[in-house]
Amino acid sequence: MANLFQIDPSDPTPIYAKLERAIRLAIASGRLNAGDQLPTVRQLAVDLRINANTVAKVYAELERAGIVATRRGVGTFVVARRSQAASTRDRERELRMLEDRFLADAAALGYSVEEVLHHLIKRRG
Amino acid sequence: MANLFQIDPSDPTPIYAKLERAIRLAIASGRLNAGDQLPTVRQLAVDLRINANTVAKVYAELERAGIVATRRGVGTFVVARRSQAASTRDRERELRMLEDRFLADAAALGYSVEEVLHHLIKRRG
DNA sequence: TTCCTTGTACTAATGTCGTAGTACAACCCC
DNA sequence: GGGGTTGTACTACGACATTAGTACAAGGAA
Repeated sequence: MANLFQIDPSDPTPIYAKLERAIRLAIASGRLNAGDQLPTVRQLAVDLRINANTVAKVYAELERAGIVATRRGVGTFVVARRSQAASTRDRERELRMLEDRFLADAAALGYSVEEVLHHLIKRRG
Repeated sequence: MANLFQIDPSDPTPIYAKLERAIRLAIASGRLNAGDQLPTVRQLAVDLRINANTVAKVYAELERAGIVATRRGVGTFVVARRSQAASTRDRERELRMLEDRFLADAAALGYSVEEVLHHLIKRRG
């Protein structure tokens, strides 16, 4: 279960941010599905060698965002993807902006669009 | 000149880490070459709206790493070749981090990884 | 020599992060 | 009801990041 999420200790990003991102990606990539239970706060803290409060902070934030649902005494579960409140056009526009920035940043690293796509596809498989 | 480096305020990574990365990658990508002068500590601080000490910290670290050479009263100059500033592995890792952030942000909009890939492919042909 | 520019050094303050430890409420099972 | 598990809340602390402000040393130009 600990292999679901990894955080790179050499990455200077704050731990809570890395963990939140890892959990979001696990869900978006299908490794975690609606109804799946996340590791307990205490277990994940042990697995990742971090403090339980740090895990709890992330779980709380993900619950606030509607990504998970938590129940005391039971655990924390991935919720079904709800239909988004924002309209499809808004979301599509936002996605496009994200794409633009991503592709620009990758270009600044010297990667062409084709290289980026190839890298993403390879990574997903 | 300020367009040489950008740091994304929404990225939770510490500022000094983001700036160091940006400078290293600017060199690795060829946007900065050996002999080029970096912006002054004060100028870059103004451009990026951060404190000059934070810039100075990065410049000091880059000098310790042998990437730049600094002279008081004169300025800070690139001395490294592209491969010294950032290896291919560094660039790949950076791309992966960009991907992580991009995919997590898209997930926050409700898009799965598959959906994002399809959107990108369709968009770019 | 003087003046300006540049990097460096330093102090103090504030906020953020991560932690350890503890306790309690909610839940489940016997 | 009792025991175990789970998430939440809280305090206190140290480390770190960032800042503002200041001063000085080194360098260059006039």
